[in-house]
Amino acid sequence: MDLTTKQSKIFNFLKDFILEKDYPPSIRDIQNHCSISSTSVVDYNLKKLEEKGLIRRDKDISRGIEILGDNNIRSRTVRVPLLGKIAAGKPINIPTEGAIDDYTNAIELSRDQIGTKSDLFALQIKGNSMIDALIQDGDIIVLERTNQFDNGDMVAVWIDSDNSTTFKRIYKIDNKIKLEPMNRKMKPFYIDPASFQVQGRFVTSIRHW
Amino acid sequence: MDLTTKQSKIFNFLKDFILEKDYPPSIRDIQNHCSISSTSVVDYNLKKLEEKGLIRRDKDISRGIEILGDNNIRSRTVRVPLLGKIAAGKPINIPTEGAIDDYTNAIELSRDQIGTKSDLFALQIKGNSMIDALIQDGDIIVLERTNQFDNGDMVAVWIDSDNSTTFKRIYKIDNKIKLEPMNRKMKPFYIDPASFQVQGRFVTSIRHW
DNA sequence: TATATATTAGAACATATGTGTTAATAAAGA
DNA sequence: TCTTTATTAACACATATGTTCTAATATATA
Repeated sequence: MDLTTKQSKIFNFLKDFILEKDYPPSIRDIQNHCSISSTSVVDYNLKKLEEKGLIRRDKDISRGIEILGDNNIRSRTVRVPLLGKIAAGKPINIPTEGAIDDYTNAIELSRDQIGTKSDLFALQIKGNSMIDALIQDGDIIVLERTNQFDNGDMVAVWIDSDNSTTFKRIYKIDNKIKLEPMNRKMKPFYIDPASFQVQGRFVTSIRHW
Repeated sequence: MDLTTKQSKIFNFLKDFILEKDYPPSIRDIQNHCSISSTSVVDYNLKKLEEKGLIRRDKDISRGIEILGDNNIRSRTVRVPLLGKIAAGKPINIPTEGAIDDYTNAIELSRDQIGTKSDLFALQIKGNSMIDALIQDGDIIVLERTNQFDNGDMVAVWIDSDNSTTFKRIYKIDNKIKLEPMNRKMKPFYIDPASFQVQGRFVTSIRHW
């Protein structure tokens, strides 16, 4: 369900126009700025964009165009609490959701980068212990608070026996759990499925300039 | 400079309407929902709201009302044109600044991530040829358009003899320029300072979820 | 009170704007 | 190739919508 050149041109213009003016363009605005020959062509392509779920139109209402979904102009960024630094081996302390107040450090991410995920938190990496995951000193990783995981996910895991949380790549193999450090110098190890708890799953990483 | 009952009623309705519909109300929308007797009364009070600096109106434009003030949401993000994909060896085609229109694909980044830098563009990486720079397939790199560089910077360089642009790590050594691929399997090479041009400098990379 | 100013009311007008119709052209399949 | 579907083009039409004008009424001010 791809967009044609014309459609993405229109869609981008919609976003830009709304961003600048704070109200949507008329069909003739679109026509002129996107160099389209006829209003009916604009109408035609707007219908396509609506079919594809990118916009919503209100019939007979001038400028009655709304951009849907994550592209929503009015929620372009999400504040993600930056819970601290983590270093190799050092345990991570992940506060429960309620314990994060509005005054903790936070980074602000574009919705472009996190999709529809919610309940995120971030950690800054100290050292190069995750170099094999292409994460280096100073990078920030963003995690989604969840206890679900798929094989190969990078997750923050609470390990009962250690009484702490670390950041590992996780695999379920038969009825054992394999935890693999993201540094080939360190060996993977196996734990019992009953003795751990996933606290968060890797979403994205951010390299600082 | 207080608001009359009617004016604050209108102003609140404006905010509610826009929040719900994502486009501003028409004068008759305001008239009906605020139980106002005439469109001219709405117009009159909108003029007052404009005088008081709460809204901005665009003459002759339907629903051309913008609420002023804490719209700094807008400055929290920056749209960066996504100029295409680049693969190992393949030359990059970087349009001149003016040639990038507002409707090309774009990603949206938080100002947090790019600081005060301006004139940015982005490229999506195809393949793992930059693995040594911790950049993998699918990652997006953001470049700042400039022809300055410091030793060790990752830059997009135009090379006269190749008649193309590639992405390399750059060093000025004595009076030669060393260009180093970000993949240890490929060898660095040296060129004459007069035969190249830096087109952009690496700012940050974005890993897709 | 008298006068000026602010606000409301109703209506008409001009135009900004969404929609529909028909035909031409381009693109995709068979 | 022929046939079907998708897209473009130009135009006309209906109406959604901002604007303006005049008069009436309310509110403030001297």
